[in-house]
Amino acid sequence: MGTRYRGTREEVNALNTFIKLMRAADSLTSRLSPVLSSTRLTMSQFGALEVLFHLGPVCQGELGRKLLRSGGNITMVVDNLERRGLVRRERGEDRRFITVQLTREGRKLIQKIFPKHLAALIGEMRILTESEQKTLGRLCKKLGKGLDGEVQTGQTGAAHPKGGKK
Amino acid sequence: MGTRYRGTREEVNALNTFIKLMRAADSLTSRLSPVLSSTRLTMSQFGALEVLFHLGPVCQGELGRKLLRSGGNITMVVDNLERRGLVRRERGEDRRFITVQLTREGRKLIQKIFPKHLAALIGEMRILTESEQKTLGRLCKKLGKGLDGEVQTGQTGAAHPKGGKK
DNA sequence: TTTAAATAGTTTAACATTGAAGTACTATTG
DNA sequence: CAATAGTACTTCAATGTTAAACTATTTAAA
Repeated sequence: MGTRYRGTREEVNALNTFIKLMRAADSLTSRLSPVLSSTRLTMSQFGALEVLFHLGPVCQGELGRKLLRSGGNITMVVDNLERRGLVRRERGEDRRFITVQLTREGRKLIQKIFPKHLAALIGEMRILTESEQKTLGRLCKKLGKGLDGEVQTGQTGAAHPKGGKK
Repeated sequence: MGTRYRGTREEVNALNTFIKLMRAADSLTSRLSPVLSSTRLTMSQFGALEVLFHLGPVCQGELGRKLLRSGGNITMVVDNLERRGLVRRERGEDRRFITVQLTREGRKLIQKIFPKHLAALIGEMRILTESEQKTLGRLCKKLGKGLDGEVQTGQTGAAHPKGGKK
């Protein structure tokens, strides 16, 4: 395992650690997705429902900040959720804002799915002891710094960068 | 930090660890992408060039296995790289296979970019000591198991799941 | 050998993503 | 109050992604 790259010890360490981190995130997400697929929810949609479920109604901008996604992306994800009748858009007093909230159906769905998702997650995490989990979390947090320092609720789904064009 | 979710200690631990892992992968990728963007390379394209650079010519299927991506996806990424003249497709003796290889231009580009990418990566990783990096790598590897057990070369770019439809 | 099964790539439909440009509304300020 | 700046969301173009259906080619079987 590890990189085949020949370089200084520091280079090899960085490369190996990075690859393993990415693979872990990747493979974990893959193994977690079947639970969601069964309800035709994508990770992004699940993440949005999760935020709305745990935080209550929020405007799209806030949703984007919680999920670390661009405004354009949120528009699309909310579009798709709205089309399925899982969330509702509502203009705020300040008519620039649009509050997104769960519909009864949306709430019912996330209430049904979240426990399953959590159970699957725990199943995966059990590979590590509690102490190892804490260590992993601490190291990841250090590495993930440089962020706005949010990270507080749910959002166990969604959270992947990409790299549009240019 | 952590989740606001109220549950058993095991649930909260799993949730927190998972979120931090995802955020770390996410934010690290974001901070690494500027180096690539400067050459108009996406993470996926960079990952493909990296594999070709370190392993030499391989068929598309192999590329997909190295990058953990679907065949359809590889077709598109290689299309885009070919369109820019960075790689070349060549039918094998068994005419079902298509060997992909770097063009002179592609090789020149990856040779120029890889060191910069590596330098940026090291810069990020320096937040952790060598020992911490090894620990992180070990824990991630445990969590990322269940895979085909490949993981050997380059591919410091690309490696994100998604969630197509259904 | 004709047929069936397996393998490698491509295509397509749907959704995700970003960044940039555009629209609507609010707040500032001269 | 009118011009300007700022904020929130939408639209657009380009790329990424997957799963499923399809094409071409090779291999195995009858």
